[in-house]
Amino acid sequence: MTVIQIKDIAQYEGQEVTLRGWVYNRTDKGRLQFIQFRDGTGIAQCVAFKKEMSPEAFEIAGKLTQESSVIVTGTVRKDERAPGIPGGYEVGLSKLELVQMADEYPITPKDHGVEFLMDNRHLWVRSTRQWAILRIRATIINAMRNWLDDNGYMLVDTPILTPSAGEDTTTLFKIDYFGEPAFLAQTGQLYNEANMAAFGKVYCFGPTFRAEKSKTRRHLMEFWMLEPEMAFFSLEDLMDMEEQFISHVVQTVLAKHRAELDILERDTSKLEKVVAPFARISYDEAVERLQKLAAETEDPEQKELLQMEWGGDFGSPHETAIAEMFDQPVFVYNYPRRSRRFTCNRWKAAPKSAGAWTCWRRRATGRLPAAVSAFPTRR
RNA sequence: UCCACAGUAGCUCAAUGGCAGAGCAAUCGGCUGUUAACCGAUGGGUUCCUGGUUCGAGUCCAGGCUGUGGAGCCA
Repeated sequence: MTVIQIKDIAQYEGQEVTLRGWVYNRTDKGRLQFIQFRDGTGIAQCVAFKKEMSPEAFEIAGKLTQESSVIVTGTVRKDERAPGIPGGYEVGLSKLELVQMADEYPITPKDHGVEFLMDNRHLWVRSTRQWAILRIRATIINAMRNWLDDNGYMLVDTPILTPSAGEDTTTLFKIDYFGEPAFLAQTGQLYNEANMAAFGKVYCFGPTFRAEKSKTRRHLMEFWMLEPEMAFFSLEDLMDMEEQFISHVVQTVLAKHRAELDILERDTSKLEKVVAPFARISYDEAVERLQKLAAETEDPEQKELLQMEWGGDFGSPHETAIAEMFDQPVFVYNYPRRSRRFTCNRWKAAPKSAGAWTCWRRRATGRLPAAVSAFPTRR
């Protein structure tokens, strides 16, 4: 008895194998049962035919509910009709051992609302879409760390319990530290500015917290943030580094996760264009482009949203509009100093610049998405 | 914090102010190639909460709660 993983099913054509997993869906055809079976690595169709099994095992096969756990044994055969991930192969069952019959599993292979799904998050992670998202998330984290480790950056973890704010712009989560106030970290920046002077190029990657009841797709109270800090880096060095880094992450995901991106129905042609160098425009040019766009826009509501004076900061509609002007991510650099409230080094090549930059890309409607926990905190 | 929309069966949603409904899920029956199978049957309700208008409220009004989308703040 060879226990295999579904992702490797093609290697076992003609062989008898054992699969251990859960029933994803089942189609009852009387003397024939099609069981969509998942084991965490993929989904394979198992076919139970009455004449090829013991009467007891076939009776169980006909009663399996969604997400019941089962150990099955059968012969792998190639069949174009077989759905699954990877698909194209199915298992003709000879044995079936029930581990646990699932009772009243709430999530069906149909549409559900987000509220309901979040209430059942512990089960939602079993569905294909969440499966794909979390697998890609793991690769993104791996690729980010690999690139930094391979390019001379050293990981230094920074504290999660901190005595004060790192950036004074956002609200901190206050906690009781043996009678003294302490806060959940909102950034590792201050610690790694110190570590940077010891090691040259460092980064931290961990959970950060913002006690804001904000309500946009760019805000979360708890998220994982990667923060590199580098000594003697110019603004151009920063943009060079960031575009190399992002390109590596995106291209790694494309190379490893075609099946998952397919499940997510993602247009990969957009991701394929995420290759350094990215577009770069100055703050001045961004403002000019927005003013031109606002002048040409017919829709009065959109026209109002796109209004932009030099010296102001960009709002969500501005970010989206600029990002949509380019096929690739775009840097906006040389912000006016007065538009940035947090600490930025003055950039000598542009006296009025704060040396700040942001990188925006299409689709995510704004800044690059941060990594999120598998069980995101909601307000 | 502001604006808009929503809350009805386990889920997704219907229902001119006039008998509370469908599909899926569950249970039972049928079928050897299903792809969210199909066909037949059965069970399933504090219509978010409180109050009001009305002969009569899921539906109209007031307040509240919860959620979704957008804005602001911000990363």
